[in-house]
Amino acid sequence: MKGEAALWIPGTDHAGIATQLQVEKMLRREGTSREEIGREEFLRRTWEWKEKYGGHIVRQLRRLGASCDWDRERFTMDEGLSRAVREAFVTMYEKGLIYRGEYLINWSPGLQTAVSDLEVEYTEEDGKLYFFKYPIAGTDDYLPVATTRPETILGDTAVCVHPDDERYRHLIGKTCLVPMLKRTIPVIQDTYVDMEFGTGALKITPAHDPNDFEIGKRHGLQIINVMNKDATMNENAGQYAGLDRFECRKKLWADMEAAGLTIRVENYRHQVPRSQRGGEIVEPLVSTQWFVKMRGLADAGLDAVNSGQIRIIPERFAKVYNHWLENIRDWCISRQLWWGHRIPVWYCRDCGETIVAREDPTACPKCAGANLAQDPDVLDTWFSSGLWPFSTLGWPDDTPDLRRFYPTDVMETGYDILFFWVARMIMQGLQFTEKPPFHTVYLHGLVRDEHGRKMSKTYGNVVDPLEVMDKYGTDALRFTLLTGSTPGNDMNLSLEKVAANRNFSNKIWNATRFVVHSLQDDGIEAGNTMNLAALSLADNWIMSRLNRAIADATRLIDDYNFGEAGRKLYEFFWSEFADWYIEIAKIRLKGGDRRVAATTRQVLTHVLERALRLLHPYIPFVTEAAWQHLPHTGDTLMLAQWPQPGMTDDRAEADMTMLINIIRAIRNARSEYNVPPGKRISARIAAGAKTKVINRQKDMLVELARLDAGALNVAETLSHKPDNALTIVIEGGIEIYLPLAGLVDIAAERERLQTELAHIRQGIARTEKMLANENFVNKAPAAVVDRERIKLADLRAQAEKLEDRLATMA
RNA sequence: GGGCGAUUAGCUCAGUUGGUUAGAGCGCCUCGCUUACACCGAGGAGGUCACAAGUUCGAGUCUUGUAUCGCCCA
Repeated sequence: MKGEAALWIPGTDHAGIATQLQVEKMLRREGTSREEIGREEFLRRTWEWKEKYGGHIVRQLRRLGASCDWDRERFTMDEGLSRAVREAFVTMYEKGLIYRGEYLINWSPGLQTAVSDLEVEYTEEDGKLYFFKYPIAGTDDYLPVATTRPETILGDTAVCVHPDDERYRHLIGKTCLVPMLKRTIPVIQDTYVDMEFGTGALKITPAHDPNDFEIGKRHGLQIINVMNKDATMNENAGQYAGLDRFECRKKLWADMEAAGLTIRVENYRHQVPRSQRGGEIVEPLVSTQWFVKMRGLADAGLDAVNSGQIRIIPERFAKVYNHWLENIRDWCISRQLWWGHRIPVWYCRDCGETIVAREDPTACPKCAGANLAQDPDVLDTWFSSGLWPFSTLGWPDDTPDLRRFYPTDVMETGYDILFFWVARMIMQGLQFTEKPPFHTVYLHGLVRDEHGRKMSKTYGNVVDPLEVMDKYGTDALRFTLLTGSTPGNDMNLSLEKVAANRNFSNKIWNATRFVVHSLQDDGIEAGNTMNLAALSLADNWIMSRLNRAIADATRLIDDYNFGEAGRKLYEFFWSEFADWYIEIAKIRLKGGDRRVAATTRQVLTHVLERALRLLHPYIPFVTEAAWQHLPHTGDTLMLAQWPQPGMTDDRAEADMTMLINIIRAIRNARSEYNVPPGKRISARIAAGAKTKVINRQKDMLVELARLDAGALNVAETLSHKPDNALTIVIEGGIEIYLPLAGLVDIAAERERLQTELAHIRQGIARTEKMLANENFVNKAPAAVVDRERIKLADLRAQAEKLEDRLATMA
């Protein structure tokens, strides 16, 4: 709508772990397994599954009316994107940024794969702290130790105490015996140990704990892995080999108890690492994996944001981003899965050579043997998603798309994947294109249920957007999502709100119907220029309000305040255009003056057409359908130009506000006195300087306040003020008298006026106090002080009128 | 342990750089089928802006602290 080429490429990643889990589940139901059917068949089945279910997100996106370039839809496992992955891997390997090695990683026993630090979630859970004895070799002495995972005792390669700890100092350098296994290990000292925690002595299991791994490195300790990949114990666990980790824990503890090695067990609340996907407890395990060296990449990523090349909205997330990148560890990118990009590395079975290649090799470059085996693992899904901004545009080829659209502009996503995706896109973008992949990151919050709970299938509070759209319409859901939250904050999605916004769509539709019908007798052409001189007060008012709405909405959208902009437009459309302007237009259309009616039609059409354009990004379907019924140029609202704000008219706005106030005051009085809605009443208005303005708008007053046209009298002052009349004084000191024959109870009326007067006097006192304060008068901006002065004068005028009235009633 | 966010009407939430008497939707009360719309219209009730100090002529908005809830990181 602004005439800019905006490219939104839709697509999905292959969600390696999640997808493989689903397919394996399906296979299990069929009574088979991936091992049984083999890798090739498994991949065939997974592609099949992907074709069937993988389009769900894309279908939701289409249904929402997202303006994507659907011809360019991409999938991370597509040929082109796969080539990008391979290029990226090989390039990084050649630069020494990717390495393979045996390190402690997070192992997910259920999924049978390594996962990255980010894919581990820590939950606080009730557990136990086991206190036991580490016997000192050759003595009856022992070192008391506490652990939450007794089964790891079998892999201990040292016991560590703090060098300053008086209790254990004499034991440093001694040897102790691993319970049940009787393996000898040293007692070492390290200041890492927290003397206050547990017994103050720490068992060291380098193969099964990240901190112990570090200590082990420092002290050159042996690494003894006691666990298999399926979390059963291995041969290093001696008589416990073959047991599941938790069975082993039980049995070992029972055996130790029998051997008199246990002290006690305490309840203990601690952090348990769980797999983000499978949910089972993740085991730190030493294993050979591929890693990306992160320090340099992270520094470049930090610089891109801190130098302002990339702006993160809301700003506070920049801090989160910084903190993560500053403390980042190398990224474990290999996964022991089948569904994903196979690591482009081959090993020569003859000479042991490692071959990292863009094209599948047929022979070993070193020994020329053809006995090659490709690394069985695949890459972390995010490794390929991280390339998205440029891989989707054709990289590594130098394509026209890449030249035209890269770097991209805005990355919009949920804050929950700031690290997983955004940070990695930035780092990989800088690495491979030497440019930040976008200049702005806009982070939205998460959609929760109406009470703020995370949607979950097990809890049963998931709202399916397709169902919501079926029930309330796409426009209603879109408008709710857009206006229901502020950037970066979660939103609670309530169906009542969606229903309310469905009503808004309906309002737009019906307002359009009214305008379209009004054009029928005497149509107007698109592009007709308006006779500005013929505009009435209401015309000028709504035009001015429209221009203000255009300016506000444009400014807010430019500043990424989409919600606020949408709410402003809602307000304008409903409360100003529909509630007031259309109602006034009805009077003018019926008035019998053809020229007035023609102008009114033009203004109605002009304002509505602009409003539809403004609302189109929020409510695309209804606005488009409505727009097609109006006189327009161009084929589709989607391509109509975004409106430019014109002049505002402060005077028309002020006068119209006054008239609205008069009408409201009269309606209020009618309602308070239970005047039947159909009954026309007489009114006398003392309007001072505003007399002319009001007199010109008599028709409006008569119709909207249901007055008796013949008994409406507007004058600068009233020589004779009616007795037995209701008195209302509004802003500007305008007095309204409603002689409600037989309805006015003098005593009650006096009381009402007195209450009103007291209220106004309160306002006077407050304002006088403010203006008496020299600090306020001297320090506050002149405009603010002036406003108070005007207000005070106005309040005084109102008070005076009320006092006079009360005096005559005495 | 560190960091972030939230706390505003019965419910769900807005409130831009501090500036009149703090807003919306839903719900509630009273009226009303006035030929755009009952998915509506008119009118109304309803808030100590979590609490406490501070800065300021002026604080829902800025500072500090506290409480409760939630999230992220370790």
